[in-house]
Amino acid sequence: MEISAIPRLFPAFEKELQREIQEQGEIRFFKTEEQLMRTGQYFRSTMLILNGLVKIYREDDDGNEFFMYYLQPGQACALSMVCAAEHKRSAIMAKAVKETEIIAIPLHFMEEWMGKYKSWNHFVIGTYRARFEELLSTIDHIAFRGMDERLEFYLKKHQDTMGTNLIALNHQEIANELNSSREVVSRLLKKMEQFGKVKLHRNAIEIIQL
Amino acid sequence: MEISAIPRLFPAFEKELQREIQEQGEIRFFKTEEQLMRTGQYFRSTMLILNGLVKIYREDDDGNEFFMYYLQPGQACALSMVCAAEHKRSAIMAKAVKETEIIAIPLHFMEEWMGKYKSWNHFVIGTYRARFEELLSTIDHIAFRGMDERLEFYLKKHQDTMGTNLIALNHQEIANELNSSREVVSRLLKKMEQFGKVKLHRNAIEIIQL
DNA sequence: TCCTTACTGTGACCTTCGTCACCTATGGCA
DNA sequence: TGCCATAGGTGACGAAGGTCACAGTAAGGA
Repeated sequence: MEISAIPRLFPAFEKELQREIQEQGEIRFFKTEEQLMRTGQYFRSTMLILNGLVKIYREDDDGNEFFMYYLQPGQACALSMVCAAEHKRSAIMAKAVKETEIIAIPLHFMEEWMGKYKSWNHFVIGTYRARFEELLSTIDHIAFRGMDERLEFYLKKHQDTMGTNLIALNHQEIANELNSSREVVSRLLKKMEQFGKVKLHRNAIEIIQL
Repeated sequence: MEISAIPRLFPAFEKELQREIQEQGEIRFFKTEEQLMRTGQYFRSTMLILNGLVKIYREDDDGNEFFMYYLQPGQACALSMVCAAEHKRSAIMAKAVKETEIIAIPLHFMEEWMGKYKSWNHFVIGTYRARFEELLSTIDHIAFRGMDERLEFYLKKHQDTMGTNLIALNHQEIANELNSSREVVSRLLKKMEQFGKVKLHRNAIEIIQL
């Protein structure tokens, strides 16, 4: 996997940079539901996703997990860059949704490559940019929309990201990610079913028409 | 002003870069309440704040303005960088709070300097990083906190940024920025006054103890 | 000085959402 | 087949916050 994944996922990187990543990076595996990083943890490296799928959460003091966005293969965690560069604690939590493989780049390379490789520079900037827009969109939803719209958006996003109409989550799990409660999610889903938007199953929601 | 402001506000920039900024940048002035950029606008340049104070808002489709964060002299608008780089429309609105002076850098220099000046590179990355954290903190507040806490935080931020205990805003204006309503803000402020946290005046709020 | 206007205070009421209680349905397994 | 754990459904209720109506009050202009 190591041989082929880097050029395939990061085709814009110079050959030399691709080689350095393979040499200096450390491949790590995470099982489904395993945490890649925890709130409050210090970073020693930046992570590039090679395989699988990662979800990024913001946690409050009571341990509520608020889902913000997905990270897919070929993307990097902007926060690991933020924190790596400032030796600061993580403000977020990352969790593997599937079996996930990442490559961890020790943080001093991050800095070094910035001057050395133009493509790395672009990649870092591009990563910030993309995550920035995700955050803005997240703010929109919680600032201006009600739970009904947010739930629908959440399901849509899940559908697009996972590439399936069958969402294998129970109501409690969805409620947690939206920082709401199981009953509210159940009620809203029921309403959506009445409108023909979804079909409800045990432990799963089938998207009909959103 | 042009002569002294750049080295003073951006001391980390190489002399050569400081000179280029002065040569290539275009100084612009904005009056209080004037918009530096509007939602939906295209960018042709990145803006560095030289003087004054700027507030950044997210707008929804109905024209509600949700306040996100301040930009002070020596800072840059991360979004102007995001959009400049992708020739995309602005997703935010920026408004001058005081008489404000900025220097606009045509976007092709942004790219050029990235390879040419290490300090420019650092500045851009640092700008993203700082704004990223502001957004995360904004998300925290609207996701996990009630209006009472958010109002208090808003006042505190205003106090720190403006450096005064007297906040010259009426309740309606505050409500708009928090995406709430005048009555709610009035009620909460009254409660804060009873707790001795503030003293209410016409068109102004005096911070006593937050 | 008086009048108009904008700002503020407050009670009544509604909607949304969170919480509690309790019930039903489903599926695995002894 | 029956038991039980887990998921889902639903009514009742309360809190937060948005909306409406209206009253009081200060400030600035005529």
